[in-house]
Amino acid sequence: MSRSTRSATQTRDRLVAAAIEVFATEGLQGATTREIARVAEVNEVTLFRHFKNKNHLLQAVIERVLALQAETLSQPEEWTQDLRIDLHHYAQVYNTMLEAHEALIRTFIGEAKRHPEEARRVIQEAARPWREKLIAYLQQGQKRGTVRSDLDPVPTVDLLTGMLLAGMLRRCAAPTPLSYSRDCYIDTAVDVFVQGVRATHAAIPHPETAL
Amino acid sequence: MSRSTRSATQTRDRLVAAAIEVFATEGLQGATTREIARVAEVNEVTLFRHFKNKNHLLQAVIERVLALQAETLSQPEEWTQDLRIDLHHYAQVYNTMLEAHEALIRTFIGEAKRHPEEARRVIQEAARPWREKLIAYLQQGQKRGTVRSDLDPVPTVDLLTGMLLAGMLRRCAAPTPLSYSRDCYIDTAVDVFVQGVRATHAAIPHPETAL
DNA sequence: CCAAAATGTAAGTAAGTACTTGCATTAGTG
DNA sequence: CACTAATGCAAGTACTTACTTACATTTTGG
Repeated sequence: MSRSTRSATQTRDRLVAAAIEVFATEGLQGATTREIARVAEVNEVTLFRHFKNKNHLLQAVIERVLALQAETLSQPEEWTQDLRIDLHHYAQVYNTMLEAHEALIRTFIGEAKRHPEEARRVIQEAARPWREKLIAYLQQGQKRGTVRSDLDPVPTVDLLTGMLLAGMLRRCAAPTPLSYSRDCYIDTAVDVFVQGVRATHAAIPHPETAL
Repeated sequence: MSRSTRSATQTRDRLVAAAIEVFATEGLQGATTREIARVAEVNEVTLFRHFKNKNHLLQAVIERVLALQAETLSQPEEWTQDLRIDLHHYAQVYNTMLEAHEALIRTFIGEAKRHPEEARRVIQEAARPWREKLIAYLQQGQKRGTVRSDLDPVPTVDLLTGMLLAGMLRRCAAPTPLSYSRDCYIDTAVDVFVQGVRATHAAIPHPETAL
């Protein structure tokens, strides 16, 4: 670990990067150590010199993905306190992240029952900071009176991210393109969500809005 | 096809049913013909006598799934024309269907890039009639003035089903249960959606204050 | 009952899989 | 330069997979 460790960690990184790619495109089952080594442009034996077995490589992949996600999140949000503007901006950024990791997200959704812990970390844990930021924002909005106070912010936030996730899955799975564009979907999602959570101005005694 | 075809189709049906189960739990790649035959309680050779290869069996599985889905749909909807009641009922039924087919849906989401046509048929085509019913309902609501007319009903419907799909994926993947219940999520989804798509009171039976 | 259809059994093939072993070769460091 | 860690290369092991072949056995309908 003292001498020529540098090139060693380089090939290790190349292996992890290749594994991310192959796991994403071929699935956890379908990915072969041969293919991963080929993509990394190293010998297959080198793979096993760096990682005890395929599962250890998977663990390294997960660590790497979570680290990458943490970097992406490092940029601080600034809220304008305009529900529509803020949530639209948030939705755009979140959707970009979803599309960037589409293949990997698909893989872990499909393999969630066989690798529950890994799927949870990649999907849930990676999105958690975003989720908490948005939860805090909605709570703030409730205090300011701009967001309905009869809503639980936690499931409410999951509604918005859920719409975006499902939209991404629907779009990218369809060989025939949908009748509407991605931006149309996102705009509609934010539009409906904003009107859905916005406080009805003067606390209207609407018979149905009482939860 | 004349003589003892009856028992032949029986074992064929058993094979398809077993294949649905094994494909759902093990994935399309992970499912082995041995395991499928074992679950169907027939010899593996019998599987290959009925289906040329694993892919032909997969096609039969898809046909069967779509047929089952068509049956489920045969019950006609009756709308009360109360947005909240109708959509809540719809969401409950749709979510029940999602949870019933969770494993298979996961499998095809994960394998969508490797089997695009099959995934499209199972996920998209199976849900199409439901989708169209709901689109028609929203259009009807727009004509009656209860639903915002500035919304495109198509992406709007996909928002609702998307929230439900994502909710199911989130719930069932989590080893640690979420902080809210399934019913809470569905109620919140319908609640936000209804307020999000409802026409800002101009032509509503009760004289309400404007937004 | 009897012929044909359907299934079971045993064995095998060809290919792919994760993973190992032994040895030669490269490349960085002191 | 010399030492050594890192890698490449060739081959092999033990296992699994989809799928096949040949033959014995059971089931079924006329």
